[in-house]
Amino acid sequence: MSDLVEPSSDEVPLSRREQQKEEKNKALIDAALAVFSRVGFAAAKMDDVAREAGVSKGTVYLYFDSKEQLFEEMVKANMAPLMTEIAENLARPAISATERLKSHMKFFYTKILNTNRRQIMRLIMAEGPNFPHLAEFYHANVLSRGQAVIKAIIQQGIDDGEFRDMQGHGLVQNIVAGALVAGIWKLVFDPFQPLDLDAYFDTHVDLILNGLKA
Amino acid sequence: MSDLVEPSSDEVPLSRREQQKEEKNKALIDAALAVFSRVGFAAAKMDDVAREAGVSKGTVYLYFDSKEQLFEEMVKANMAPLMTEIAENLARPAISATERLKSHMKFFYTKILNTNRRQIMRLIMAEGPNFPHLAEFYHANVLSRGQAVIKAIIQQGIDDGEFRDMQGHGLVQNIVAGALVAGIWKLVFDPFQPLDLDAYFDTHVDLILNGLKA
DNA sequence: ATAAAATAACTGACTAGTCAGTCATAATTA
DNA sequence: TAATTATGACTGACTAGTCAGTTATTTTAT
Repeated sequence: MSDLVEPSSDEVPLSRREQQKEEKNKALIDAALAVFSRVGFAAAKMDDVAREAGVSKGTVYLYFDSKEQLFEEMVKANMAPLMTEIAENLARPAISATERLKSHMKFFYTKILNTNRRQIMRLIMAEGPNFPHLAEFYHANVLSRGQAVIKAIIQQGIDDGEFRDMQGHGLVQNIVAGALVAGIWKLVFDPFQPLDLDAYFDTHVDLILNGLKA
Repeated sequence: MSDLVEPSSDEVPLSRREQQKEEKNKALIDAALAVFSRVGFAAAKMDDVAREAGVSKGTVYLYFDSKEQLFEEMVKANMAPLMTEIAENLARPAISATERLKSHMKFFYTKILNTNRRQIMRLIMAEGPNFPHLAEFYHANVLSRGQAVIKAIIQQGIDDGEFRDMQGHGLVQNIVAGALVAGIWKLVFDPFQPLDLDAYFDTHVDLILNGLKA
């Protein structure tokens, strides 16, 4: 729940040790993402995370207190960079709401669905109920920010007469839903019925923009 | 992958033993749903399933070969009754495509999202990658059937001039997406931002129908 | 510079506990 | 009584987390 804003590292030149420490931390986070994504939280072995990071198991516990903490930190570390980008999307040059919505959706597809962050998305859904902390963090820092952006865009669209005045409950979730489902589909059902993300994106945008149109 | 069609039980009067056996089987399936839903596959204990079914652990193994088999049978048992209902929705009286789509979506909300089957939906997403069998089964028996129904409805709508001619890749997934997201939201984020399913449903229908409208 | 001392990072064998699956025994039913 | 069904103590494989000892880096003293 803590350090989303780094101490804005004023370039204190890192000693070799500090450097290695940072690298190892990163390696562990990456390994954790890989292992947790592969098998889920409960089935993931700390030994595997260690091996994948090129480190012994004991070392993992020098960096993280427990398996749970490692999991949470992994999610946070992967989501943090995203959040500043979302914030930037709120303050945007004056293009039409339609274009803004398209571009924001594109952002979603390229920055989440097409990266291994979609694994995190899946993990949140899978493990969320067992990690209320994490679900809350994700909601507060990713979802509600994303919602704010989209709400602002919709309001602009309504004001400009581009969109009809929809204020339905859960409108934002409905707008984004197609993207979430694409992410899940890729991870679970793609082997049985492959999904072309680019074409899917076009359908999604088409359907939603038409649904909103005044 | 087996018995979706029950031996169409032609009312052979069951002996007491057979009756108890069926009851216990049901109890075990129910208990399994409860336990797996609560903690996921890996963290679920067979002992807990047994206790919840009012039975000892050994007994579970008289009914199911392994934890994995129990999991798969649980999913199948819960989904089977649904599939006949979906089939019925394919052969429907001649009402407008709009009404048919609405009613099919309502079906989805009432028969899945509002019941504890949504837990199964979540489990499939969570455990799917570790159970390719199951993901395939679910895709073949639930998803592709559901898709067929919706595709038929859309085609009717296009033919009748109610819907515009959209043939986009992943159109069906986009149409249903809002519902899936509602289910997940309820399970994961409801404590932080509650979702009113009825109001949400209205938004969903409104947005999609408008998006499809000719 | 160089060596010695201090500190920090790392290792992997070990502990303490967990849990899927088994099986000898007991209870029920026919 | 015989056959079937149920029990729960037991086993053995497995793993999160620990910690005494090792290795690498940095600091201090010469």
